[in-house]
Amino acid sequence: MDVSIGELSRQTGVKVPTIRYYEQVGLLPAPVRTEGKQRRYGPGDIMRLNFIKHGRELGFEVNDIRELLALSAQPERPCENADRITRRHLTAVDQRIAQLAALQAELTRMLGSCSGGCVADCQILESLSTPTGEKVP
Amino acid sequence: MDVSIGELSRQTGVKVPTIRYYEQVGLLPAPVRTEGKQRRYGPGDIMRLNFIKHGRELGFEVNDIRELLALSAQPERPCENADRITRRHLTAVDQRIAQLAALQAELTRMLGSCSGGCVADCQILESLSTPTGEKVP
DNA sequence: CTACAACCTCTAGCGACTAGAGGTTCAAGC
DNA sequence: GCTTGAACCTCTAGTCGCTAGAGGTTGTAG
Repeated sequence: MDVSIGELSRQTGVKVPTIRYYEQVGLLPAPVRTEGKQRRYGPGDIMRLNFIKHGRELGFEVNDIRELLALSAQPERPCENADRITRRHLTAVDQRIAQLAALQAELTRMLGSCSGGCVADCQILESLSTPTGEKVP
Repeated sequence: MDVSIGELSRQTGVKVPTIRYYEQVGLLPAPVRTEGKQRRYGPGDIMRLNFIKHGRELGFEVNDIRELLALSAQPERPCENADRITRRHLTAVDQRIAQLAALQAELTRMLGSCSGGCVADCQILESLSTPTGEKVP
């Protein structure tokens, strides 16, 4: 029934030190221990860790995931908060994509304008010397 | 001719602590100092810092910028290395955009499928419980 | 000559892990 | 029952690119 941290790692694809880190920051509850102080996890922990993992894959911050976990523990309450968190995250993703697309365009332009000569004529290094872009946060 | 660190900050838009940080990590050379040990910068430093700033705006890592700076100091050499660094960076940007677009799609789908009921029925939290996505590095 | 903004160095913190040292425990084979 | 060694434990420190703060010194305007 109970599994070791290594087995939990295998079943979820989350690395052992990362699992311990999640416990440390309060995403995972402190599990029961053997007499020799080794961690033993049950099915609930596996589900919770899968939830966390998927949240991270979707780019949610640990704080968001903490909140989403708290929400899903209260099935009777309305889910508007989950919606709000997700919407906020999506907005951040949209903005990041727009920013990166701008970078992509400028980098492509720079590469296209470099004729492959010597450094003195290089348009790439020339471009870098003349600041015009936008901030990458 | 020589300016203080605050003036350099104003002229380039790079914050004072960031300028000191760039000196510490070797992007900027240690400048001359007044008798009272305050930094004084010349025109060359302003150009160099502009180069660094624009590189960062384009998302280059500090190590890449260090290399690009070294290259631009050797005008006689061919610029293939600058080309290579830029191409590699562009590839990373492309990949990041693709990843974020996938996240964008899934987040949008999740938001669309949430009917706004209570947590027990919430498709957002449901989606999070069933891992399928890809890793965000 | 005084006031005070701007400068100085040094240390620590952010987020989300990752790496390593140095020591202990579990489980399988004999 | 005993040995081996993989897996576990805690703790500290490092990653990246800054940013914030403490506590002290210098430059310059009035």
